[in-house]
Amino acid sequence: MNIFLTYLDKFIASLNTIANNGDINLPENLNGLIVELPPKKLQADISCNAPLILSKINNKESLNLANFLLKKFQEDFEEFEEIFITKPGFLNFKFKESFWENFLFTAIKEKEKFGSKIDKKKKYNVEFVSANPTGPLHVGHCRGAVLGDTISNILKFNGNEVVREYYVNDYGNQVDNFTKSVFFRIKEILNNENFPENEKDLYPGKYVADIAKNIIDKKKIKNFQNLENIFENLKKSSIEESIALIKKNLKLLGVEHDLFTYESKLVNEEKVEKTIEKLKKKNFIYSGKIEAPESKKNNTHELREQLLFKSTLFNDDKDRAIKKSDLTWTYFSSDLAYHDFKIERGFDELINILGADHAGYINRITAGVSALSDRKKKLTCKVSRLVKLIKNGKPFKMSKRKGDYITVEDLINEVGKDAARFIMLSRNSDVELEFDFEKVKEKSKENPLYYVQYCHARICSVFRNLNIKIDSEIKIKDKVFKLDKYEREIIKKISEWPKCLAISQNKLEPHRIPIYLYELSTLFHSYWNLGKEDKAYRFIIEDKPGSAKKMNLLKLISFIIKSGLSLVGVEAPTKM
RNA sequence: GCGCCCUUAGCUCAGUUGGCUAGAGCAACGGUUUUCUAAACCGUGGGUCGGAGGUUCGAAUCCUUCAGGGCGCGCCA
Repeated sequence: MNIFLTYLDKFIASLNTIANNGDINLPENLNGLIVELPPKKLQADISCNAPLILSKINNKESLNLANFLLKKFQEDFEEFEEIFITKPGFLNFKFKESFWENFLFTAIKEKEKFGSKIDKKKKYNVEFVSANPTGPLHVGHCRGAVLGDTISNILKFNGNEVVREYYVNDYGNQVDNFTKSVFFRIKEILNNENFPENEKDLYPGKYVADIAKNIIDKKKIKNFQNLENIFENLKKSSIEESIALIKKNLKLLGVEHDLFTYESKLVNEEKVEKTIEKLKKKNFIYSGKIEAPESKKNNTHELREQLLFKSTLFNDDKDRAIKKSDLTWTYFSSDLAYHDFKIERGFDELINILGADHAGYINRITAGVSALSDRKKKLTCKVSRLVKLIKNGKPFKMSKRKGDYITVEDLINEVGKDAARFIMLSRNSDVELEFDFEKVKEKSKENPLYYVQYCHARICSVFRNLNIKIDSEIKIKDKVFKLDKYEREIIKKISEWPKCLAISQNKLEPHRIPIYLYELSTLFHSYWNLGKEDKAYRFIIEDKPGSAKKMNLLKLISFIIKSGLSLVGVEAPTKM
């Protein structure tokens, strides 16, 4: 139950009634109307800006209008203990205790499901990671991986259908170079031939030798004399090994995709031709020339006629090449085919999680989706910005030279899955993230993950001591339901949880969840410590549970933390 | 040269569709433990929201412009 949305609807209904009686005028739409949390100092639960929005069209001072609406709302609603006006013309509402009592007991029935909204179920495709199958994942891939995974979790939590997809770029130069690299490592192992370290475009990493060894051991290929003869087979095996490695890495992060789609498959099935043909029919393909970028100093650019896609019609800054000079497809054209394949599968929403270095690609591929779907489907791209690694207080630069390359495996071994995920997700993905190994490993308040988990563990300890199962019904009846200022603050915070989840989904911003959980935990820890000063604030009084109000508040907090952490992909320990 | 993103307290950052006196944590200083988990709590100080204009009843948020930082930019994927 999102009280902000509920009361937005209720106020709109009320305003409509008032308008129908001819007492006020309403504009065409009430888009600017909001119901939100008032500033802390105000001692109110929700506030509404109706008088400010409506003052112009009614030609009235907003404070006058506020006075008028205040009286109307007092007549229309009985759940408010108090309604008052603040400065330019806000209406502030304070709920009666009975409202919160009802809220608490309704919410508790939903358990971990509290906060999910299932209004319009949609079918989502979330494509993420999609790293080239040329080696294991490194730290840079992590952020996108946990971002995509968590966005998918949130969408599912809210009742949507989600397919998590990985696009394997197993076609083109890079996998060919990778295959060559594997070949040289095989020769190195079998014949003691040196790996050509200085040859450009090869993959020198140690893992390539491991892959080479696996391929030799599996004996699918018998004779490694001539690369040309075995190239296709070797490529297939090399990619298989890479993907196995990547899947293993993803598992360490707690990420599992539903579907791996291979670029080579689309190429082999002539899906690319078909897609380009489709675009030709729609008149989005033409033969033309594109300029090189200004900055390129060496003027080796050959201005030549080639097949282009009119992405400029859809907000891109230049048209994009469809075929290379050797007449094979560009990466972009097979990606168009891939997205056409997504469109054909009938998703309502397409989401791509891209790394920072691919941000420049967004316009052309969203243009492609618009063109292919006649603007009916929208592709939303979310960029995960760089992770700035800090080790021993200093920035740690990764380079592709072997040695100073941190893989997912290294990361998980060092800080663990939970800490890695929680910290990676605790910042807006639009912003560079500082990832300090020492801080992430710390087991104290310095580390927000432990702070939140500790909150859950503390609540569990209360129920453990009482010998009550945390999800069983509490059978106490309070004589009076009365919230003090601490409890009121907590329940208000709880009422923000559905809103937090809704925004996280709408804006694809999961970082709001760790931040919310941290804030909720802060309130809880303060509340807990009150019991040190004043025994009335204990949850266990003479071996018996305190009031139903208190016990249910605890339960609800623990449910939220548990479900919030599970969305983020992190354990909620019952004991620490 | 062009595009995208960022600039909020000493540091790391919150702050949906503009809203009321801009919020946390860390660091600094001072306190709390025979008591349900101190991996915790309480208190104190700290800000022209990068600069300048503009739109608005109202701007950290929108527009223009300048400065600083990051990431990209031909048929690599």
